[in-house]
Amino acid sequence: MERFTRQRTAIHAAIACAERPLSPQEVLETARAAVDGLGMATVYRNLKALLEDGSIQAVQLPGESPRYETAGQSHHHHFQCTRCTRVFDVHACPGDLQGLAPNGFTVEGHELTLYGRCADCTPKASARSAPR
Amino acid sequence: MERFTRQRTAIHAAIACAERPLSPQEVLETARAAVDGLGMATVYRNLKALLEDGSIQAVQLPGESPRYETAGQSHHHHFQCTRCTRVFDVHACPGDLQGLAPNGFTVEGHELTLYGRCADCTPKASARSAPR
DNA sequence: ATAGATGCAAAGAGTTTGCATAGGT
DNA sequence: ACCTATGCAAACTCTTTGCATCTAT
Repeated sequence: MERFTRQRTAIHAAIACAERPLSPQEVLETARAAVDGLGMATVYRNLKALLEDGSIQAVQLPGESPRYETAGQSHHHHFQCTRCTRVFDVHACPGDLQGLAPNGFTVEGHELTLYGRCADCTPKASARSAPR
Repeated sequence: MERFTRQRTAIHAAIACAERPLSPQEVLETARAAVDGLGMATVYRNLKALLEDGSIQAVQLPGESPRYETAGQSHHHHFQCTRCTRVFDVHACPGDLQGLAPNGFTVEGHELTLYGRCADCTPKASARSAPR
């Protein structure tokens, strides 16, 4: 990660500009708009480099392949809408969960995913076409 | 899912007897103790059948391939050891998390994964050979 | 000019599927 | 005997790696 290439710039920009975590495939599609002929291998190599670099971070949801978002955000969780499947950031946190672990176990961290209806997909919300 | 075969019995027993969720590979290894020559394809086919049957359920941890445990257990969460990577059940639960979601969002469920050291891998624990 | 970065294609890892055969019922 | 389930191997999907070429510095 020593040179600035059009590919690297486009890949980083794709993630930085998205308002939600993107899959490698989505990154490829978005970045290809800026760099024609961009290859998937380059996307993966840069995702890895940007991760190590600390510029982006992986969002791992249960049963989902990883998505990527810009790093530097404070500790947060995610909410996945059961209707539109979009993922949103949740900045609240239940806090220390050591008390939940079995005796003898040491809790160092946690991942929390909330499921339900986002504001757009909540039934009583004002009618609005379903986003994907 | 209409016949009782040695393979199906062994696969179901492996999951039922384990006190933690097992990966397909672990299921294969365990069930092979009972059925020599058991193939991975059979494990996958039976996992799928048992899932549809409702006998077992998938445990999806962030960034991990699925593991399986017997179904019908009450709501619970999981703990993954950062050293031995094994997964354990956590029967405690932080409870209602509606308060964490953004305004206008409706929480219907949640997934929680704790990370840390299991009893075997906690440093201060009485010396014990490291399990894998 | 030099060495890191890219693109393509091949290689891996994990899971699924096709097909002939074994084995429950 | 019939027909589902199995085992093997090939197919698939997603991700990583080898290698010749390109390009930022």
